[in-house]
Amino acid sequence: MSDPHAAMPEGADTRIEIGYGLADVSHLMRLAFDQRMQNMGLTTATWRVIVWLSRQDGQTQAALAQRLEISRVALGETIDRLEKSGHVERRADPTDRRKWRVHLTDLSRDLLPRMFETSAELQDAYFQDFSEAELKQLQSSLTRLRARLVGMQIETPDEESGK
Amino acid sequence: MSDPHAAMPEGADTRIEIGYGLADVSHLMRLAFDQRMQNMGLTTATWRVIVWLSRQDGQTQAALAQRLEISRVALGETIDRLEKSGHVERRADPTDRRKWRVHLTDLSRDLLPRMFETSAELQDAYFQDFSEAELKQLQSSLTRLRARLVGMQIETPDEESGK
DNA sequence: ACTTGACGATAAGGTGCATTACATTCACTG
DNA sequence: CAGTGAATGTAATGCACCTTATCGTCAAGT
Repeated sequence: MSDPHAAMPEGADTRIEIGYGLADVSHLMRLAFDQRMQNMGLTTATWRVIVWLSRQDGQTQAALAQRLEISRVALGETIDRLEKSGHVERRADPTDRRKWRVHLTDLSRDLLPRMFETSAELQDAYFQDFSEAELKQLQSSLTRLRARLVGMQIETPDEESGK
Repeated sequence: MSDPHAAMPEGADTRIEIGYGLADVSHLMRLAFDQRMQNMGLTTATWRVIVWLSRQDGQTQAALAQRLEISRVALGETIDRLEKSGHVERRADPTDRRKWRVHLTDLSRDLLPRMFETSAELQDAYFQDFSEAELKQLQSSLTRLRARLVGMQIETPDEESGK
């Protein structure tokens, strides 16, 4: 029992190695992009907000949190920092006093072109020796995996049926 | 203008979608495992430490931090919590008074079988409709991507030549 | 109008990570 | 053996994220 060679913890068959590979690759990709965004004063959390706002400005915090798949609390803190650094501003919703509408400032708008360029450059570098067929195949595998994972998700823990 | 369908930000060509897919899939996988580890009182950070220690008990904090690719500080904090919860214990190194050797307790050892079972079950579920060829192909793509990413890494920023 | 419940956001407290700065201790060199 | 530099771990601080608990506000139903 227990192979002495393993570089990965435990009986690493192909599937488990894929799990590690996935985590590793996506971590490295995020790291590479983050290092470049750092020069613009942005972090993972903040550039993600800016990118979504660039597609639809003036979203509410709740809507943004849902799109980014983080909690409203976490998003609220991120908006705090973005507001302090002058990248976004909160404006009251005229018809619902509970809501804040989040808007990009010119400071952020000026960053967008560089952000997209950087992204494109990195993607080019990553996949430069991948054939079109291989890319399609990879994308297809990921799509299927995602579909299965979403289907497997543990339902919001019991949610108090009665109550 | 601007496609109304887009679920992903910006002119998502295949390569960019792969980037998102990778991040998404690995995030969902980690989430699924974490939800199950939660019942044993473990988090991402803590179960990762336990898994590594299960392969080699009594490592130093610096060595563990390096394997886990996190900072020594972050690992130190995680060990603090693991020690408080009784999952590991620190023992002084007899020959080097700077070092702490980190050891699993019986509490952790008893958890290991369940951890590995859970992992195997999840992997089975994820890949149940993937052919062997498809798995190999996916693994190969990931391996190539990783190699390229590692090669592209920004060298530790300038490292203060003089000083 | 008046409750009731859902919704938007914040507060408080905890985990996980990073960087910078330090104190110890070790190991090497003159 | 002193002197320097590297290695090990901790302290302090900040960012990012989570859950739980509240507060204010809106929307319905009675």
